[in-house]
Amino acid sequence: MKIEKLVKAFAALSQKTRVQILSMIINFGDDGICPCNLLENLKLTNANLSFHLKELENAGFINKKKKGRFIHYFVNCDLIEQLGNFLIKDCGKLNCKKKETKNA
Amino acid sequence: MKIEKLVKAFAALSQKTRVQILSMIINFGDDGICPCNLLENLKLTNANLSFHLKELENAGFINKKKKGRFIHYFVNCDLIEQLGNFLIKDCGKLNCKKKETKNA
DNA sequence: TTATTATTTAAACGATTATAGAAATATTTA
DNA sequence: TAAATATTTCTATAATCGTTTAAATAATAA
Repeated sequence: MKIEKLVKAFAALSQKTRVQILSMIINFGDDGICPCNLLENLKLTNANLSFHLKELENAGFINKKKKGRFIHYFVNCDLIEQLGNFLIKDCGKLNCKKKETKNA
Repeated sequence: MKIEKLVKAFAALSQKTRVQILSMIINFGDDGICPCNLLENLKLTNANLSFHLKELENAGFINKKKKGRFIHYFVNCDLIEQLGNFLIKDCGKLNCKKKETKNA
C-alpha cells in the first residue's frame, strides 16, 4: 500500500469520535446503518456527523448505498485488514532507508 | 487498549514524515539510531525532527536510551502489534453500541 | 401542494499541528 | 579552557482540523 494511503487511513482513525462511528458501522455489518440512526447514539450535530462520515469515506473505510428512504453506510473490511497487516508484518519494511528517502 | 491510547497512536501515524521516521527506527532494530543519523536521510530541520520524535515517543511507539555520546531511539514493538491486532480482531467490538455510547 | 424528515454543504470560529529560525543545553574533543 | 557536535526548547507563523449554526438539497408523507 502506498504510504499516502496509509497515512490518510491512520489520520481518519486519529479521532475518538470517528473510531466510535466506524466501530458502530462495523457492528451493523451487512445491513449497514444510516446517519440518523448513528445520531441517536452520538452527541453530535448532523453536520458534524456528516463531516466525519465523509472523512471515513475519503480514507476508504466506509461506503454508502441508498436503501429506500435512507442512505446506509457499510464498512470496507479490506482496508482495515490491510492496515492491520501493514502494522504487524510490513511496518519497518517501507522504502525509508538511505537512498530512497534522500529525495522523498 | 483504551480508545484514548489507540487514537493517540493512530494520530502519531497520521503524518508521512512520522511514518517514515518510525520505519527507519524499526529498521535499525536493537541497535537503535540517533537523531543525527536520521537527519542525514530526511529533509528536516533538527527542531522538526525533535518534534516528531517526541510525538512518536508520547504515543508510545519509541523509547530512547543514551549510548555513549548519542541518544538512540528504539521501537516499541508491543504497541505496533497491539494496534495491528486491534484492527484485525477487535475493531468493531468497541463499546460503541446503543446504551454505552449514550453517555460517552 | 405544504410540511416533515434525512442528509449534505457552506461559512465562520477556535484549537491544534507542522514547520522554521534561533537560542539553549549538554557532551565531547582538542 | 574553547571549539565542535548533538539534541532539545522557545517563539512565531501558516495550515489544517473539529465544531457549530444556518442554509441547501432531496425525498417522503399528509
